[in-house]
Amino acid sequence: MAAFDKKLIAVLGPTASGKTALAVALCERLGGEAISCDSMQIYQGMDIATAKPTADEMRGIPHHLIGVIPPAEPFSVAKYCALAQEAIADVRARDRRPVLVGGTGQYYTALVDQLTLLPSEADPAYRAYLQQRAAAEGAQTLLDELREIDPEAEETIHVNNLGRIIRALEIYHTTGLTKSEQNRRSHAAPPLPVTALCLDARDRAVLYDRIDRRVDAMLEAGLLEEARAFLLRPDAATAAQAIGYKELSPYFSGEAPLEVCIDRLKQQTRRYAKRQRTWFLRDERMHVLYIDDYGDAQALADAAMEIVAADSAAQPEGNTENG
RNA sequence: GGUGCCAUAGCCAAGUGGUAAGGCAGAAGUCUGCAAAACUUCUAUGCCCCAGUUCAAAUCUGGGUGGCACCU
Repeated sequence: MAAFDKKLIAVLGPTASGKTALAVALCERLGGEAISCDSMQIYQGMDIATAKPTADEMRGIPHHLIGVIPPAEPFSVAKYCALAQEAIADVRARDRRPVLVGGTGQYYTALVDQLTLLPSEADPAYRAYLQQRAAAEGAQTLLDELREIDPEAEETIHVNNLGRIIRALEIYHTTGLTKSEQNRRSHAAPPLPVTALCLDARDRAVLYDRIDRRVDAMLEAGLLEEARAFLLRPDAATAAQAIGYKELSPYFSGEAPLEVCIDRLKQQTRRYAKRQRTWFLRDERMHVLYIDDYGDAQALADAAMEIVAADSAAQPEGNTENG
């Protein structure tokens, strides 16, 4: 029962839906600590663009996995899962409740479903070789080769998605296992017990309006300066994909007026939010909380608490915890 | 007031007699090591309006409306 009280809670949802505030509220009420599930907040710096929670917003609640990786370092799901598992265990060891917060669906799913990921790192040389062949012979040739070794995977990958084709071939090349076989084996461990909350808006305009206002706030907070500095560094691999810098680049180079870049930034953020919804909402374990159903943060947190309590009550002790 | 040019989706835009390209935006999705990424699918019964010519009109003719340019 004591272990069960430490059941993982996850606060998920599209960007600007209010995840940080809700997670902090839950931590305050339940004696929890926040563990970020965000592929960009994990990097050092980039504070404004990735909307990292400020000290003010954290209200004294410890937050893990924010700003812990240098932007120059290539990062991946597997690395995230390792860090997150460690953080969860650490929080529990101190008798606190782990509250996962973030919007990176791939990281969330891999962590919670406890996917057994491959031990091997990416093989840059082999990737470069395939990349070069794709350029010379066309992606279709590679896809045809994939069909020979893994027809199952070939069916699910589109020719235009070269990255996936290469990864599937790489898996076979480095492990001798097909991607399909590897995927089957990845479900060896049972999913982590979790109370998953997904924030969303019934009226999409509500969410999009919050996104617009957040971008405006970022600009006021000094996004331009942060972006200008970030764009000067050529070494950021994964981090360079963050929304917030590349959209401003045409402004710095004089190719487009600032207003155009800002509109573009807002637009890209809206599209990102849409993809996040698609990812989270298809998960049947998700409890959806519509932010436009509640008058204030207090009411929203109350509703979330009810779900957490109900989820605990519905679950008999002893059949869930993994540690 | 006159003359000329133009009018195709929310935006840009191709199409000069044979049954509406493409891009952007939007929507719906995919996702097992770059995921704030990458990728897929869908999206004009109709081309400013009216009349006419024709088997057939976004395409040709006349008129109207609106915009732009130049002239007075």
